[in-house]
Amino acid sequence: MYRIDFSDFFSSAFSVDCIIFGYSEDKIKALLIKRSVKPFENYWAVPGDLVYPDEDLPQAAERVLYELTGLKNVEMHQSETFGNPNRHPEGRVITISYFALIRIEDFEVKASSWAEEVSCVPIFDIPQLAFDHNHILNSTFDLLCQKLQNEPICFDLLPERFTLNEFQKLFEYAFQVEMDKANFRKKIKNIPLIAHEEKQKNVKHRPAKLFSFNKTTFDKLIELGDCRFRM
Amino acid sequence: MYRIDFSDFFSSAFSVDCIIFGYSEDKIKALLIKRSVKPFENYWAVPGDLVYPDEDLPQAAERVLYELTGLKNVEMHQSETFGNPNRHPEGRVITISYFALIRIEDFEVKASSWAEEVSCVPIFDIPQLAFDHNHILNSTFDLLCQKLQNEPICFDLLPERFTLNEFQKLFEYAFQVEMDKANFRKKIKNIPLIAHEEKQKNVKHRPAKLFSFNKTTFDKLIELGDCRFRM
DNA sequence: AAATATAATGTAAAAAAAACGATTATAAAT
DNA sequence: ATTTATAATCGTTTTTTTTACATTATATTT
Repeated sequence: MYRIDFSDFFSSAFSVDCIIFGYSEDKIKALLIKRSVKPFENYWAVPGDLVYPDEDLPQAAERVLYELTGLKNVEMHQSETFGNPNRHPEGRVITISYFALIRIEDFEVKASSWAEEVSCVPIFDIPQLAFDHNHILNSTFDLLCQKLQNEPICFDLLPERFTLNEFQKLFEYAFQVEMDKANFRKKIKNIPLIAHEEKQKNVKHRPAKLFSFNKTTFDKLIELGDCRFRM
Repeated sequence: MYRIDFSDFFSSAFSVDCIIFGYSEDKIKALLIKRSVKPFENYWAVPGDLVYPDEDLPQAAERVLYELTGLKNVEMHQSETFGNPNRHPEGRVITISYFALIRIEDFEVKASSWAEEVSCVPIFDIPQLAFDHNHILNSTFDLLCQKLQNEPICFDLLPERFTLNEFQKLFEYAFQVEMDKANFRKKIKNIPLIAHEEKQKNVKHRPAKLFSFNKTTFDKLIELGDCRFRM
């Protein structure tokens, strides 16, 4: 992939920033890259770059993410747009942020282009980032929490087969609360899950049953208006 | 206000579009303007225009709204960003949509600049609009409905003093459902309202009591975590 | 004074959510 | 075989929320 000079984008430009959320070790994490270029050289940042003049925005987000991290085929959702005239030290850049939810262990990320390093950092342990990326990331995490409550997107973060405990811990971490196990299970009993024979492995106690989300059935219920996702 | 040539904005440009929602006659309405310029001359559209090179986005939204409709001092909230390379027939224009909620009777709107006419149209009776404005408006109305369920923004649409019936009818219209009066009042009993001595006027039956939203108390309750707005 | 129209409140049953405690099951480690 | 750690489930009580329907109150109009 060829690099393009900043001045090619006239005096103002668009960029996209990609917030990639994952869930592992009972924590929600965001993917960060370490910048090897100015400005903010050696700062951690959210992957992002300029949009080509006739590229659609979601495509741009996917391309930029791929170029910097090797991540491919992730569905991007629009988050917020940040347009403060001073947000970028070298000119006016309006950035449209996108976010994606990935199953962290299904992907292999490798830093490339001007990303020197890639890392997934727990959302409550984010260091100081380049540009206004702390602000962008925080806003987008708020949006994620909103959506976790009203849409079944938690299953995009959980492994395809998950235990009910992993499920519960995801919400406990996102909202920083503790939940009662028995009551949690009562609460989710309307969400259609497929129970598998397969069990959790490599644990030194009784292994938990594995479940997966039955999207087909869920969509049918929604269609009929018989159900509404609320956590 | 001076007009600016399209070419001043290089080959790509930002615009803002302003969705103004109001509530009157038990209906949620959106403010539309009639275009007196090409493209889409004589089409109804949402007020919107290009952003100046070093203007902040919310400011741009306020300015554009004022120039076209005379509306001033309304708080703008960001909605979605639309960036399809073909959405504007004359070049690449990425548009950031903003919305505002107004008390319709508190404002006087008057068409100016290239807006030939201004009108508030019930959200379920919107005609075909210029550009992708039907799409923008529909998405933003969806966002409004989302927010109506999770934030106390209904009070920005209702008159400062409102009857409980007006309150109820707002939700009935937004979600196109009928609600039981007694049950509605139970549901809202945790929302801090100020009951006034003043009563509804000019009705040929028992006049209803007037209420207003007690934002101060509400904010305190939220701060303490004692309450959560949900409709 | 009666009719009307809607305001405002009440009651009771049903369903859902929350708080707790207790029991049984099953894998690995000892 | 016993211990351990957690899974999975059950049950009970209390509280809260939801739902459906009924009653009383108060202004204006006739």
